[in-house]
Amino acid sequence: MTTRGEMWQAEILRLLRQNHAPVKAYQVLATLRKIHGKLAPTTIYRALSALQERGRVHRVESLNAFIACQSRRDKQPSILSICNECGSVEESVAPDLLNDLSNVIGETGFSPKRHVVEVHGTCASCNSRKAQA
Amino acid sequence: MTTRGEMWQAEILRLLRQNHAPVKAYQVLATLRKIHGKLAPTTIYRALSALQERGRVHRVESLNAFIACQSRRDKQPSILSICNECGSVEESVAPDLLNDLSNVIGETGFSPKRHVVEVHGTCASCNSRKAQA
DNA sequence: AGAAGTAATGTTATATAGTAACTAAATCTG
DNA sequence: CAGATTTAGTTACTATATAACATTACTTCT
Ligand SMILES: [Zn+2]
Ligand SMILES: [Zn+2]
Ligand SMILES: [Zn+2]
Ligand SMILES: [Zn+2]
Repeated sequence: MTTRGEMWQAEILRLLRQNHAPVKAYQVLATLRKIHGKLAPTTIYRALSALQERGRVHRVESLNAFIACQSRRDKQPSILSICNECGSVEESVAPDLLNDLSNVIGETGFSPKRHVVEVHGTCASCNSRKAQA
Repeated sequence: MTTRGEMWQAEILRLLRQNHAPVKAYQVLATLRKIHGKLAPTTIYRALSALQERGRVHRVESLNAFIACQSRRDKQPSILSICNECGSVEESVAPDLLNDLSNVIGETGFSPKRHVVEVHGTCASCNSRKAQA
């Protein structure tokens, strides 16, 4: 039952899951080209869009990059913590917080549809590593 | 006492303030080229970076675009509400919320340095316009 | 003031990111 | 199967951003 393009999706998802850091579209492209030869950006972007719609992959807006969804529950809007030192990204789910957020900006009559919450900083392991030195 | 580049900054800031919607770097470039002739992207990007450091301009990460800061207090981290219909952007300040956010992701030992909070949806005026129809 | 050093700006070229428009193939419908 | 429709491949292009180097303007010291 796998339609044609789902193979790209599966392969890209596997690739993203191997990295804990976000991967750029053109990195994906380069990797897949090594295996499959000629391949157009369009193919990658289409697969990435489909993966996003299915909630398997998130786009990291502040990095123009992509990461595999780490949460179990699909399509749950998520919060990304991005380490500036090692590049790792952690995904957290905090419905209450996003709710508060919706309320705050809803005060002026704005109806939220999509939340982008990304926090840059230093992750726990980089923090402790730096505490050593 | 105005160094050369500060003129670009002033001019770009004026331009951004005329638009309530975010402006792309290359739109800025095109506009300034009409007035000043030949001009390189670098010039625009350098001025935009300086403006961001000074807290006069925010980059809208999810749009690759820029907007003049609408808040009085400089450098206050801000929340952007972006209307999908009309493109307008509203800036809100909610220190408590960002504090909560820091706490949530801080639970795992992450130290936040920079917050990106952008909400896409429909603004009040677009909502009421659509309620008519 | 003049020379030498430093920092800011200008210039050229290129890297990186993303999409439009069209073609070809597969799948569906009757 | 014929024809319509959706899906994927291909080509070419547009948009976004930065690197590397050249030039100019400021600073500092003599
Ligand atoms: Zn997720
Ligand atoms: Zn880290
Ligand atoms: Zn602001
Ligand atoms: Zn609107």
